[in-house]
Formats: sequence, structure tokens, C-alpha cells
Amino acid sequence: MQETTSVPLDAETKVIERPGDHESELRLWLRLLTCATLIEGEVRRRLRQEFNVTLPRFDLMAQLDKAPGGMTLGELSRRMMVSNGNVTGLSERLVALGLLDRRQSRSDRRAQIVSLTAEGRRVFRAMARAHEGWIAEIFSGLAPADVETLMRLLAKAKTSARAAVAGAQPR
Amino acid sequence: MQETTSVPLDAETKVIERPGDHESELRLWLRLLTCATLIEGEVRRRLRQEFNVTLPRFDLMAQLDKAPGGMTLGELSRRMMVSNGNVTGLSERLVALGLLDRRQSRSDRRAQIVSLTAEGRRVFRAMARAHEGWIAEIFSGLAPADVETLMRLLAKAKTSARAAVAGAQPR
DNA sequence: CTTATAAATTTTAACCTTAAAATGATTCTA
DNA sequence: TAGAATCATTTTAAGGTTAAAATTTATAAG
Repeated sequence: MQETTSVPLDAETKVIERPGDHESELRLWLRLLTCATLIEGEVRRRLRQEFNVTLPRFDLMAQLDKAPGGMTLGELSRRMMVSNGNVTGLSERLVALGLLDRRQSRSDRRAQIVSLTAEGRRVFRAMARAHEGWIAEIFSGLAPADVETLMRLLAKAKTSARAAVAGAQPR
Repeated sequence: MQETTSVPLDAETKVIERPGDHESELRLWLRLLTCATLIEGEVRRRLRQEFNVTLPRFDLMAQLDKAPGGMTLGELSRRMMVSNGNVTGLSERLVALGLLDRRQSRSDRRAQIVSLTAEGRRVFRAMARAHEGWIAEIFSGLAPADVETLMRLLAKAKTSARAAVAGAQPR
């Protein structure tokens, strides 16, 4: 593993760092990913056990709950940060369950607009209430100040990541 | 289940909060998830484009790179935090590509031990080098102090989440 | 108008993922 | 040592996920 253990020999930071040392960022990424995976897994498990629903379906319904008039599939895809085809399949299953309505846009015959049915909204609200409690429980070991600091730094991380994504070769 | 949610009613924290208000935790979770999804997607894209490999395969190889003598499938499954069956399938494909070796444990005939082949190690090292650079690029907007603070608070969040996971009904 | 280009969605093929059941091997214990 | 419990893995069935190609509709430029 080869640890040169760069002891800060200077009052400031990383003056004498070997080039190509990005271990701290790597460890940060691993820890961020571990946290997200751990929590996501638990939420997934509870959604399944208590409501017999999958996380992607919950996520999709959450987006629609915020858009009373419905949303096109493309818009859903962008907000959920998943592929178009993914949204197509998820929507089909939710429509089959009677939780989603789907209709063609009148102004653009290419576009499909989906929205929650009354039943879908009812079901989602119940799930969302439980979900909020689970998240509070999961983060109950954090002080309010911790939450605030994390919010701020994660916003900074997000901005930084978006820049890197945009800077990569065009997709 | 049944958490009486022991709210500290004293001068310090959250005295005048409406019961059931956990918006800040919810927003934190959403932000954490967005960050992780964004970065994970970018890493996935680059691994695919530059090395024609998937993220799960990279993750599996990363675990094995840290264990020169190899590891059982169960150990891999635990460390990767994915199901047993998942590891079975991933390993099969990597063995077929000549990147993994797989043999039966001599001491326990139930157990399969997998390890990187010489080729697998070579390929992984090249990918890991690039990967480390990508992560550094993605987090380049964070100051060293930010990284340090995030590490500390995410560790706290992880501990809190693990407690909640363990506290849930036995699985 | 008529092509060309772009946009919204669906389809396809391949893979990832899980939970639960099934197999086969080990270990504990009476 | 037989039976019970446990453990490591594989299998199965159902779904989630993506990139890339295909389809259909819209929009723009001559």
C-alpha cells in the first residue's frame, strides 16, 4: 500500500504532497458511497416490507406528487436522473397497478404525460409519511448543526461534481 | 419498532419543533443521494468508455486487489454490500474474461475462493489509477478542510444509520 | 413544400440486483 | 454418531438499468 504518510511539515496544508496523491478524495468518495448504499438499502427493505413497493416506483411517484398537473416522461427521466427507457418501463407497471394515469400531450403528439391517480396519491402520501420517519430515525445520531454543515458541504460537492460531469467529453 | 422518540425537552435542542417535522433530515438524504447518484453515474460512464467495464465489476476487482490471497464469495458479498447471488453472477463473468481465478477452498468444501489473475491485477491497476484521478477531479471544488469535515460527519452519519438498520426488525 | 435536423419515446440486448427457495457441507450437541 | 442447526453458495423469478438503435413527430432552412 505504500504510505508515505505525508506529515504536514508546514503550517499550511499539502505543500509537499507527492503529485498524484488523491487518497483523501478517494476515501471521501468511498465513505459517501457507503453511506448512501447503506441508507438506500434500508429504505428499500422497509418500502418492500411495509408497502410492497420498490424504491424506483416510490421515487417516481414522489416526483409526480410534486407536479399535480403531471409531467412528460422526458421530464421525469431528467429529474430522476435515469434513462428514458427506464421511465417507460416503470410507468407501465405503475399504470397497470392503477397508481398512474397516462395520456398523450395535446400540444405535442410525441409526448406522454403521466400523473398520479387519486389512488396513487393516497398510497404515496401514506408511504411518504412513513419514509420521512425512517429517514429521521436513520439520521437521529446527527445534531442539527451536523445536518446543516452536511447540507452545505454536500451542496458544494454537488456543484463540483456537476462541473466535472459537464467538463467531460460531450455525451 | 415503536420509538417513543425521546425528544430532549431542555434548553438545548429542538424544543419548539412541530412533532413529525423531519424536513431537514429528508432534505439531507435527498442531497446525499443526489451527490452519490451523480458521481456514480459519471464514474460508470467513464469506466465504460475508457475501459469497457461496468462499475460492479470494477468494485469487485477493487475488493480482490486488497486481498492478495483471494477471498470467499461470502466475504466479497459482505464487503460489497450486495447479495450472494449477485456475486456469483459477477464472478462468473469475470472468470470467463480471464480476470478472475476461482477455486474451491481446501479447508471448507462449501466455500469458493476467488482472486485476481495476473491479467486481472494488471487491468485493475490501470483502471484504479484513472479512477483516482476522476474522483480528484470531481471533488476538486472542495478545500482540504471541507473534505476532512465531510469525512468526519459522514462517519457519524454512517454510525447512526447502522444503528437504525440494526434496530429494525431482524432480517 | 421538402428535405434535414432535432426531439420524445420505445424497443432491444445485455447486464445488474434482489429475495427466497434449494443444495450441499459443516458443526454442534445430546 | 445421528439429528439439528447453521453456513456458503447457487438457482430462480421478477424487476431495475443502461446504451444504442429504431420510430414517430416536430421544427427549421432553403
